[in-house]
Amino acid sequence: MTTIRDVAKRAGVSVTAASYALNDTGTIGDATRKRVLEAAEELNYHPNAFARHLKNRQTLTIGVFISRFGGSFYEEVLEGIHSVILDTDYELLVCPESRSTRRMLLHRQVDGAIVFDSKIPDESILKLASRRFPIVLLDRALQNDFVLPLLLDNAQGVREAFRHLYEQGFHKLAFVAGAADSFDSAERMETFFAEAESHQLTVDVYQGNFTEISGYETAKAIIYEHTLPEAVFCANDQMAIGFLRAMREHDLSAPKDIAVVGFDDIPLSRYTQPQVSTIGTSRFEWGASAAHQLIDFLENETPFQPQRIPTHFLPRESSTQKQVVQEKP
Amino acid sequence: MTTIRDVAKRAGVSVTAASYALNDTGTIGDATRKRVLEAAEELNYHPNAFARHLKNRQTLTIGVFISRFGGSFYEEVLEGIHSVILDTDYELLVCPESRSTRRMLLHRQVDGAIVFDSKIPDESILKLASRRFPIVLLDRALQNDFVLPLLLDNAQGVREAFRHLYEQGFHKLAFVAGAADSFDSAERMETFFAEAESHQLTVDVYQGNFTEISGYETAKAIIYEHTLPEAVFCANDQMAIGFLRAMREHDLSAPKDIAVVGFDDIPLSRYTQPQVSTIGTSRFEWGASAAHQLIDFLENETPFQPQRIPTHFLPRESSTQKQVVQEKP
DNA sequence: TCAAAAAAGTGAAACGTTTCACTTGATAAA
DNA sequence: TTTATCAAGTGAAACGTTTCACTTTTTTGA
Repeated sequence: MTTIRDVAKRAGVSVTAASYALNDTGTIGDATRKRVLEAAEELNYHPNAFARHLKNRQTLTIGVFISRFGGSFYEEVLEGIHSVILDTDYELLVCPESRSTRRMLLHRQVDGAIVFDSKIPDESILKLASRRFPIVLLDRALQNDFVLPLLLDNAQGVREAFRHLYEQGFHKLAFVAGAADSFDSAERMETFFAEAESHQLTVDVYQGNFTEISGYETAKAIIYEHTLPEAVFCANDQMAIGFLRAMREHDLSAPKDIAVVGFDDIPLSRYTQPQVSTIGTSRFEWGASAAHQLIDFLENETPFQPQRIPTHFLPRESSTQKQVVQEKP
Repeated sequence: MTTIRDVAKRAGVSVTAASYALNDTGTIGDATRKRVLEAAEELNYHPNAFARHLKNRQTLTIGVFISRFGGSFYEEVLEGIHSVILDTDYELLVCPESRSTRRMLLHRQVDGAIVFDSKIPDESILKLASRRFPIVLLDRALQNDFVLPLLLDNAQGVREAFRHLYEQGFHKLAFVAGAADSFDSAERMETFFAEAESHQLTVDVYQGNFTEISGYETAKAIIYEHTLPEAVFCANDQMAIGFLRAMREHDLSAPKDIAVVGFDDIPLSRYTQPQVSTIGTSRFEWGASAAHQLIDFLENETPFQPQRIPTHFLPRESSTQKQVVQEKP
């Protein structure tokens, strides 16, 4: 490994001069600078990031902590984050969950974090966050000066979906919840309940866990009960898709026998048969927003602006009677 | 930030003793060790990763360099990598393409790399790789003692697909290539050509770029020509899906008018109408293999074992005449 | 022409670890 | 009792940067 010392020697200057030349800081003559840069080139020199970070107490890196890669859900969020980072001096690191995640966070290997992993406990977040280490949360409603929750406006989309179901006369309702520790699932359920209540309706609840199979199994369970609901709201699309699969196996069809609504608008949702009514949001914008606020905080100490990411209901075949709403795949 | 110095002071021992106690190295008495660990706990001490790495010249981290997050293609590969890393002491960092990628690579912030980003030039790879910095390549056939290509066995799948088409009597063939700089596209094309040649057939080639739209437009172009091919092989599924979309718009149906085959077996491919015949592979295993070999090299200097990831043809509706092969979605 | 100011460059400390070479005191062996 | 061995612990150097405080040289302005 060639160090700045080697470069300095080759250029015949002090280490300081070499550092100044390489970083374009300090005061250094043009001739010297050139000589240093040439030497660096010739020696194929690249500064040791660790030494630099150790000295600077800054990494110019932001970390994204997700629980796993799968689910095709994070993808667009990550792309949004990436798109913002590309225009800055920052680098982007994505770290999937594991004991090492905590280590990374704790060891301050990044200047700030975007967290999308509900397995990281609230206390950790609160303990870690500081002016020097701001954190943006995409998965829970926790907040202080250095912790910014950036959440979906679940209520908006759910209300639209409820109205859509209600106005078509679906009044016997069920709700399939997602993972028990999920903030989003809880909020979606709350809203759905509140709406139902204000229309003097009740809702049967089933506990799922966001997977396709849990939707499938919930549907089976419901079908084996004596009375079917008229409409079921699943806390995400994967469960809705599983639900529909089970219905198909029992020769039930949506929306004729049960209307089905999901959440997320994953790509698949418009390719199934029937297409899944769902609630969409711009995940790309979501990620971009998060990155934006984080960078702004880091660079200019711009205070965090809590904000909700808009969502909107997308009526499709699985919950729409009569004239079929056909979207081109 | 609390440092090891603070911990040592609080425990009333030297910095060395503290370090030994914390890392379980050196010789240190039980009583002292306990005192140090307590002090660390009380002060909420976490070692500074940069200082440590600087000293150790080791990061216990492997980096994955991809061009972008989108495409739902990397996802499973990443999961495979992750699954292996979880069982080791290593951490996983994923870094999307940008000027910073090069920086990261160059600055040795990781102990080894898995590269899936054809924008990184061959020379960079060769220049960087060394016993101390092994690199696994998922996107090109470059090799030496410290550079391991782990590629799909494109030939295998393509041959199966060719046979499937040939035996059904599709003898007028076309090939839609992917991005011009893609190794995989080139290899798929080569194999397809070789097969055709050995059966005294010729193939019309069209240049696509792996996107859905390029498949769509190629189809348009072909349809406007006077004679349609009997079968078209697209270098990936997205193009095949685009191709089918264009066919539908012209009231052509697969395989009746043109049989269509893709590559990759992306989730969507079995949800389209008709379902896309394609060539599948276990991307999860692919990632796992890469991680495995890299870790093995790092820990035990186990020499790299070049190997091809098996692929297999999956006949589906878009290329199968008569009895329809129906897979459950 | 001379003092003052600016430009160009230097040496050494510091960032927070780990670890080598060493000291101290106790225990065991002769 | 003396010496050798061992366990427990210490001080300081080293990792590769950046930057502060300083020196030397050149330029400027009167």
